[in-house]
Amino acid sequence: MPNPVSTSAMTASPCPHRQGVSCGDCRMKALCLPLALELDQVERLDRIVQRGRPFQRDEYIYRAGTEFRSVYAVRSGTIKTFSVNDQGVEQVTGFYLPGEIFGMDGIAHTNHISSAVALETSSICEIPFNRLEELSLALPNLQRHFFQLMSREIINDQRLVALIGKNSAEERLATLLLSISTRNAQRNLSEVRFRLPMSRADIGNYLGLTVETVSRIFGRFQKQRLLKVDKKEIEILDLDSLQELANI
Amino acid sequence: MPNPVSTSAMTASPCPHRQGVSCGDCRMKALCLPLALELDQVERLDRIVQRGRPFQRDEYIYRAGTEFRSVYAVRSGTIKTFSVNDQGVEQVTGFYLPGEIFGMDGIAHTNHISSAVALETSSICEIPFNRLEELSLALPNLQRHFFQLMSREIINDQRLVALIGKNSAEERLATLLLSISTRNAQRNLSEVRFRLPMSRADIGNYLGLTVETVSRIFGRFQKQRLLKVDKKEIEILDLDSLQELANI
DNA sequence: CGACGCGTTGAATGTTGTCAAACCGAGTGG
DNA sequence: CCACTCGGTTTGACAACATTCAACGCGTCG
Repeated sequence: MPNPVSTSAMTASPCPHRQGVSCGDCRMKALCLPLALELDQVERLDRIVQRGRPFQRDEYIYRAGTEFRSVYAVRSGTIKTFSVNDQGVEQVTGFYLPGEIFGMDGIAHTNHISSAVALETSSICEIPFNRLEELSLALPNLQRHFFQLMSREIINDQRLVALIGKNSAEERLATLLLSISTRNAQRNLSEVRFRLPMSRADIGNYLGLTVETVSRIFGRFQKQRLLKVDKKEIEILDLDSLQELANI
Repeated sequence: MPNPVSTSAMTASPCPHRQGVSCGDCRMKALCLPLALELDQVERLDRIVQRGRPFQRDEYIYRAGTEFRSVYAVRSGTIKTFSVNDQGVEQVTGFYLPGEIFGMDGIAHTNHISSAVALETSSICEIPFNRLEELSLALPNLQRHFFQLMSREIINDQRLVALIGKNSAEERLATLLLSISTRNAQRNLSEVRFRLPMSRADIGNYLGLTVETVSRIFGRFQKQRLLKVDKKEIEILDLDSLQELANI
């Protein structure tokens, strides 16, 4: 197999990056599509969705400064979004797993203000935004769905603000690990064993911490028998304690 | 005049909190309405907007846990939005000035997860969300406008994450002051003299700082002749240096 | 093999938080 | 009219957590 697929994504089904899967057949449809959408409505949405070949690690989905055309859904893999300020400092704004939508921050402007790269081999569904807008005028459920998706994005960002503004480094990392854990569980993957496709630097950047701090806390969590860490492979040994640490 | 109006809001026009002003006549329409909307379309929007009596200081516009029905536009005054986590810790999520829309984080759920209170006497336009949805199906410009408004909210939150995660206390406070300054300028108010209607605690909460730190930095800024601070009244003495501090 | 990216570890520094006390102005009641 | 309280703010001393700077280990790739 040419593509190094994350172990936690291993299933009996064929390659998770395969193309030609319609929305109706997609394993992730429950996550990114509105439940209320009728079959024929799903088909209409399906017709505007564009599915290309998978993106390889470090490939850009879109770049800051380029024209905004579409929002995107992750079919497989993991996407990192980030922006770079005037001084060239990068800010990671999100990690997106299969079934999640990204690129909605581009809607406000004609050009992207952030970029998106694949952290591992990833399949992406591109949804041209002007066609989505048109379709939303005809399908009230779809319009509502996108309002709700964007609202959820706002809530997520607000939670991140609270996390970074009020919590210690340990609490922040514990919370991120648990977020990925539960999102994995939603995807029928293990919630205690998974691979973190992003670097320590990305994690630190996202959480408002330095690489060194992230590394030290991984060490601490291991010493406390909360985690087993082998490079990017994570095993949560004590979910309860980790949740307590994250105030959940 | 029974309502203590903020000095910076003083104009020759009648009381800024007066009711009965339609969207078409509202001084803030350029800020909250889509420019592309035709006159008759503005009227249709106007018909669903509900304008009640002004809210007094500390009055709630909506409370976490109550049913989500509407989003809101500030006509006059200032609104603070915040959520409270399981441990009872408050997180201020935003300060909203005239012409700005708040409450969009409620769209994702049937009940509000955050609350909104008036920081001073404020007039609010309530926009019932289900009627807004209906109207958006008929007015493509309006649909687009709300997608863009929500996208802007996402961008704002991402910027706040970057500010709190990467910048020092001084940089954070300088950035907030400049944000309010420029937003005042957009409203034809002074960008160097204004009143901060929120407490030091609210400012610190919003910026991920303690009250003490906020107070100390106000002191430092005064000593450096960047600001003149008299309780809540702020005068920016050195806009350039402040912008440099905020990396702008 | 050596260079490089990435991650880990150590020691020192410093910014911000914590705790405590005092201040100030507004409002209240004697 | 004064003393009092109360919330919000300021100031100080100290501690702590995270950053900074530096070095090193490890695996990969040219």
